[in-house]
Amino acid sequence: MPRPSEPTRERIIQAASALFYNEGIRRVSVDEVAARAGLTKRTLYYHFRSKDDLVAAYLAARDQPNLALFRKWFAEADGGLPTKVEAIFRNLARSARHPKWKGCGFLRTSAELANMPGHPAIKIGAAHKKKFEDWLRTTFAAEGIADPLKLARQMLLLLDGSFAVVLLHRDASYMETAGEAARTLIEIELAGRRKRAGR
Amino acid sequence: MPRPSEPTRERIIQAASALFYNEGIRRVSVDEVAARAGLTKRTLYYHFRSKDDLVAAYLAARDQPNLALFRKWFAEADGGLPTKVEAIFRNLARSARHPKWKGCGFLRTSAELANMPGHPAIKIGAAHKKKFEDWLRTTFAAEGIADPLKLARQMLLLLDGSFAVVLLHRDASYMETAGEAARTLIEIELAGRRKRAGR
DNA sequence: TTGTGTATATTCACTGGTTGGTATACATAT
DNA sequence: ATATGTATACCAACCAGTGAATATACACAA
Repeated sequence: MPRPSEPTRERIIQAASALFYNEGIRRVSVDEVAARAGLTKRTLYYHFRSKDDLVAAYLAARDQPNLALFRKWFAEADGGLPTKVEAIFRNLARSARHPKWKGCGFLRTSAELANMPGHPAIKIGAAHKKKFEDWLRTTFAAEGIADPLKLARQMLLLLDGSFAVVLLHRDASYMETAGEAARTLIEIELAGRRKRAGR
Repeated sequence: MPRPSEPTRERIIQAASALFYNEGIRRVSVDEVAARAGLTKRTLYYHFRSKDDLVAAYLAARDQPNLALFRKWFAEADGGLPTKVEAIFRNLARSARHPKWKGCGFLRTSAELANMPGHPAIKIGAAHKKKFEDWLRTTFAAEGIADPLKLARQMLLLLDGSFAVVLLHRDASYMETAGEAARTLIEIELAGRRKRAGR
């Protein structure tokens, strides 16, 4: 049975994702991941050098799909910029109401591994959030926002804040409150743009 | 040596605080806590029924001091409401620049124990954040803000968002961005109040 | 003052189970 | 025959929690 290889690696990551996200990194043993993937620990260690590598791979696999989802929610929403950003929070609220939802895997991992600042998984999480911020900044800049970086970071703060608060209180309505705050902040900036354009 | 008792319990909590906050909950063993407190694990288990209880006690001990600090920063700041709230974020940024800073203990614990929704430590964390929200809501209400709860929650979202983002990126400047956003949102609400008062 | 009982506080030694990681051998495809 | 992939069995360390014994302080009685 030596053939699978690439699919095997993928299967391991899928098993790791489900377990790490649902139970936490340190709570889940390598044996458990291997068992869920339907193979032995030794095989897993053939495909990944260490548990740390596996954790990093788990987050790396979530990077693009996650960003794509945000872009999709943004693109599909009708209306102006504030409405399109607010749509992200609204869709997120819907996700967060699912019982299996347990916050943002990137943030939870960085919280759990906060004592290992250089951990590869934390780097991947930081890069992920930076990509999201960059996407927002570019989008805002295209709309003529005066300080697109500031606004993008404010959105990021509201987004990650809602991840944290909703996880703690198990009350997804905070996500809609965050969306409303995001809308308000964007409208302020848009008003500033209009004012400058009118001179 | 049977006398200490209360001081002993306190010493255990202090040892647990340092270890749990710096290394994480599941990373730290009960033996380590006991060793740091200068006693045997068995003695620790005389004062606390389980590790879960100890974790809860660790957070409970941080509840009041933490809130008191926020109130102090708010009270000591000169200026109007927006400035006083912004002062909280400014002071937090200063704390976050210390190398030993590792985010909000309440949020990190809730992230690490997200797979145990009923865990006593999570309840304490939720209560802590609720107290903070209540304090802000009361403060805003006394200033005549029209929707003090909404504004308080927006502040909470920015605060916890900055905890999460700063922990991930190790860049405390996000905290000042959050303070600026907080100021903006408060000023909007104050403008609304003035408008209504002018009728 | 001295002896004694008792609740409180603490220690030593232990258990049953888990953990990340590995040495070695074996199977398959080319 | 060689590189790739998988399995069995194992290790040394660690971990939450416990059983049994013991030490101390203090209340009370003689």
